Amino acid sequence: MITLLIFEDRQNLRDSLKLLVETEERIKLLAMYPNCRQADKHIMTHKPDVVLMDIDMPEVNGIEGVKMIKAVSPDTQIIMLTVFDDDEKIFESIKAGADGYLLKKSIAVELISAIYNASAGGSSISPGVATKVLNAFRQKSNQQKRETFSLSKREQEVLELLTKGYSYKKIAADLFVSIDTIGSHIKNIYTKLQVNSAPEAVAKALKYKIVDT
Amino acid sequence: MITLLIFEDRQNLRDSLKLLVETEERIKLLAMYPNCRQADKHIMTHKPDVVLMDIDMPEVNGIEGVKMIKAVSPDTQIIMLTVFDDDEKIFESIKAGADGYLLKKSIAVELISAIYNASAGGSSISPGVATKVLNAFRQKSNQQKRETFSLSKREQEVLELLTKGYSYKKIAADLFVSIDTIGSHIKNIYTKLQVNSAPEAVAKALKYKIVDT
DNA sequence: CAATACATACCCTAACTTTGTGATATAAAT
DNA sequence: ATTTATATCACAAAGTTAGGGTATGTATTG
Repeated sequence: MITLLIFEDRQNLRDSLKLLVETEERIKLLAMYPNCRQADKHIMTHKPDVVLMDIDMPEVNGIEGVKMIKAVSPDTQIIMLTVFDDDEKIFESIKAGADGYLLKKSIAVELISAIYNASAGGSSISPGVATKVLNAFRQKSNQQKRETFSLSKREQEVLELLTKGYSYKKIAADLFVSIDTIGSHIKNIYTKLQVNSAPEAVAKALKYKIVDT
Repeated sequence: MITLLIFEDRQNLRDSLKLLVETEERIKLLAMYPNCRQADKHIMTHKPDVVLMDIDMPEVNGIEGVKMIKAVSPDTQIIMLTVFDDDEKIFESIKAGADGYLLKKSIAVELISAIYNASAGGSSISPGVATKVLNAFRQKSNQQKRETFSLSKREQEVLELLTKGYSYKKIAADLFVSIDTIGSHIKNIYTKLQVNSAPEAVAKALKYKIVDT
C-alpha cells in the first residue's frame, strides 16, 4: 500500500486527482491541501510515501513546499505536477529535491505509474521536461576542458600558489628557493599561458582548470 | 510515419525489437546493424527519425555511435537502450547527445512510447536512470553558490575587469575615470572580499562566482 | 534633516611585480 | 656529444600595486 498526500490549490483538479487515485487499489490518499502552509507538519502527521505537489499555489508555493518537506523527511518522494515547463521552475524544483516532474497535460496513466515509480525510489520526468534537463546537464558538463599548456611540474606548483594569492616572497618561502627563482618561473608561466600579469594568469588557470579551485 | 534504425549486437534482441516494432503501424523499421561502424554513413543513407542504440557493442560502441550520428545529423533522436545503469555510461551517453535512456528491463510499452516521444522531440528516461541524472544535476548545481559580498555596482564592474587581468590603468581607461578612483574601488573590494592582492581577489571572485568566467 | 553608502579624485610611500639579460647545473632527448 | 627543457640564482630598471590618508558631490533612507 502506497500512501499519498496531495498539495493542489484548484478544487476541480483536486477532485480529478482524487477520483483518479481512488481507482487504484494499491494507493491510499491520506489528505489534500490547497497550499504548503505547514506542509512539514502535515508530512510528519501523515508520513506519506509519496507527495503530489503543484508548483503554483497561493501563500506558500510548491518549490518552498519541497524544501520544507525534504528538510523534515528526506525520504518522502515528491512528484511535481505543473502546467509550467519553463527552465527556471524545473531547475528550482530539482534543486529543491523534487523526485519527479510531470506536466499536467500528462495522461492519467503516466501519473499513476509515476506514483508507483516514486514509491520504488525511481524518478519520473515528462519527455518535454527530460529534454530540458538533459540539455542543461550537457551544458554543465561541457564546461572548459582541462588543458595543460605544458607547464613543468615546478611551474605548476608555482601557479597553484599564485592562484592562492601568494606573493612572490611567500611562494619562495614555501618552496625554499629564492625570490628570483620564483620570478623566473612566473616569467616562464606567463610566456606559456600568454599572459602578462598575475591576475590574468590566475583567471586563465582557473578557467582552463590548470589548477583546481 | 516514424522511421527507425536499430544498432544492437545481439541477434535475439534484434529479433525481439523487430517483432515489437513491427506491430506498430506508425513505426517503420528501416534497418538494423550489429555495431556502429559507419553509423554516420548508415544515418545519411536512411535518414531515420529515431535511432535505438545499444551501448555495449563490439568494435564501435554505442557512445561513439551517438557522437558520430550527432555529428552528421544532430536532429536524429537517439534512444539509448542498455542493461547498464552505472553513472559513467549514463553521463557519457548524455554528454554525447543521447535523447533518451531506457534500461532493457523496461517493458515493451515503455519503449514504444519512448519512440513516439522522441519523434515529437521529447526525451524518455527510465525511472532508475532519472534518479541518477537528477542527483548528478543537483550536485552540479549546488557547487559553490553565488555570493555577492555586497559589492556595489561599480565595484562589481571593476572586479570583472580585474578578473580579465586588466591593470589599474587599463581599467581606468575602460571606465573613463582616473586611476586613483580605480585604486579606491580596489581597496574597497579587497576589504569586502577580505583579500590583499589582485590574484587573490580574482581567485575568490571566480570561486564564489561573483563574476562569470 | 542627518546619517549612510557610493563614486569619484588626489597624495604619498613602501613594497611588489614585470621584464630583460645572464649564468650554472642536471636530466632527457636526439 | 650536443641540444633542449628544467630548475636554480642574480641584478637592475621601470612600472604597478597596496594601503594609509582625505575630500567632494550625489543618492538613499531612517
